[in-house]
Amino acid sequence: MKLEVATKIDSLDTQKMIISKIGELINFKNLEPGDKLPSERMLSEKFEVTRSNVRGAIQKLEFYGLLESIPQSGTFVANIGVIAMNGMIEDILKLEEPNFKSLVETRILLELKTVRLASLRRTDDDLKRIKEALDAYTKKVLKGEDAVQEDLLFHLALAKASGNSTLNNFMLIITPEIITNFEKYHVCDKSLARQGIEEHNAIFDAVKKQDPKLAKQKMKEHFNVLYQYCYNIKK
Amino acid sequence: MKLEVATKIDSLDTQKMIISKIGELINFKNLEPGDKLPSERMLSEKFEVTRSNVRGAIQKLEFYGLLESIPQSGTFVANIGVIAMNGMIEDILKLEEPNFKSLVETRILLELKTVRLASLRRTDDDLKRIKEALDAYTKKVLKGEDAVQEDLLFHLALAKASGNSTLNNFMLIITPEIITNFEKYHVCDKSLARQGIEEHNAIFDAVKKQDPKLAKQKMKEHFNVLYQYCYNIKK
DNA sequence: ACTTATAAATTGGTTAACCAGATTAAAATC
DNA sequence: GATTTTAATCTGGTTAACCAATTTATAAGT
Repeated sequence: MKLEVATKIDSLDTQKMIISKIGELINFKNLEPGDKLPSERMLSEKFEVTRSNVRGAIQKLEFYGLLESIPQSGTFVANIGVIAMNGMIEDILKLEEPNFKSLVETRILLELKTVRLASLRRTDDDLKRIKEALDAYTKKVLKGEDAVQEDLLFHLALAKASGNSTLNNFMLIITPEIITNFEKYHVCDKSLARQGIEEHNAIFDAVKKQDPKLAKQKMKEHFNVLYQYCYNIKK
Repeated sequence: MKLEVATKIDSLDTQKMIISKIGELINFKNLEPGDKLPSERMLSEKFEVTRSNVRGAIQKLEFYGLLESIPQSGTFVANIGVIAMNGMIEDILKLEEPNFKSLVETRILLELKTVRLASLRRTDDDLKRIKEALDAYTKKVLKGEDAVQEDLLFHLALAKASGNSTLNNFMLIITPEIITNFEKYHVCDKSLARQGIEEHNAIFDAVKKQDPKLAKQKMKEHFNVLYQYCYNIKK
């Protein structure tokens, strides 16, 4: 178990090293937007690493929109200048792992916005899906069972109804970590879940009525407990 | 050029198909959190695709926190139940590409929060970095040159100072797309840039004074033009 | 000299064989 | 019969050879 982690970290370190060197290369060779990077084979030789490692690093930079690989042609510098490239690579290398506090903090921010947008933009289809998620949650809680998953699915249904794909994507990214941390720290106990039903219903009604202000208000109240909790944990 | 795109889409479609089938498998076999998925080799045979494709699909589900691969051991279902798993896989498959409007909308939301947090949590080191970014921006604008990159780096410096790694990560994800779209739609012309100097200065002063309310207010004013623009574009 | 046709080299992507560690099954030992 | 040893198998990860499309270089044709 120890070794796996060690090798994974090793692999991450070499990836960071490669990303850093690619950054230097773009500087040194003064590669402008649209210019072609040296081939993966050359880079692997130059950096004395395997081509797989180079590909991994390029993929990461592709994810952050800094490079674009085109099959049988090459890897190209994205249409952002050298300065932004440098700054962003530096930031990416320094990026810390998300901790629970940052996750909850961000979730609350995202949800207050998504619920507002959802109440403005929801279609009848959206409303139907939200209702289904709400019913599933209510049913589970009334049976006295754990309903963390149904809880989050209700919130994801709202995110989808917001009509903002970026916000929706971000909600999807943080949700699993939220769930596991909730279960780890036992954030949601049964008594809170009963209260949750009423709060979810209030949110649903506001979205149904298409009242953004009320929806945001109800979401805020819903997060009240969580908010307190979030600002009391150490890390 | 046409073919590349076509093959990329094909590859994405098969990946979606695999993700969908993995979801069905988890349902059908009733795999609980922590259970082991069939091996990559078996899955590739069962789904009649290459192991690479299976690995790609698993990597995506790993990114969204639904699976975890452990070397020489297997791929395991994350510690979120079957219900959340189903809902999230469905959402991931339906996720649309981010459009400019959703990007700007999300950016404004994130920045109003990060600047508030930055003014509360910034260290002296953070302040120094923000100042450097501000100076670089000012210098470029006064020379009459394009300063979109320096502009965004100033904002990224604020995101870093927010002390919230999740928010910081999200800002990094959307920044390149923002830059390219800005240049595509010519959002920032020279006259706005001059005004931008004052606005950036006001934001910096508020962060320096550690005044979260003022910082948020100044950021809001800074986004005023962009805000109008964002809500006028079609898509 | 210029365009077209052809061939060689280069590219990112794919794949089948291989690797080291982990797991399981079988065998040996007491 | 229970415990330890050993061997065989299975795992995700890695790699070197291969692929098809592209790009560049060369040759041919006019």
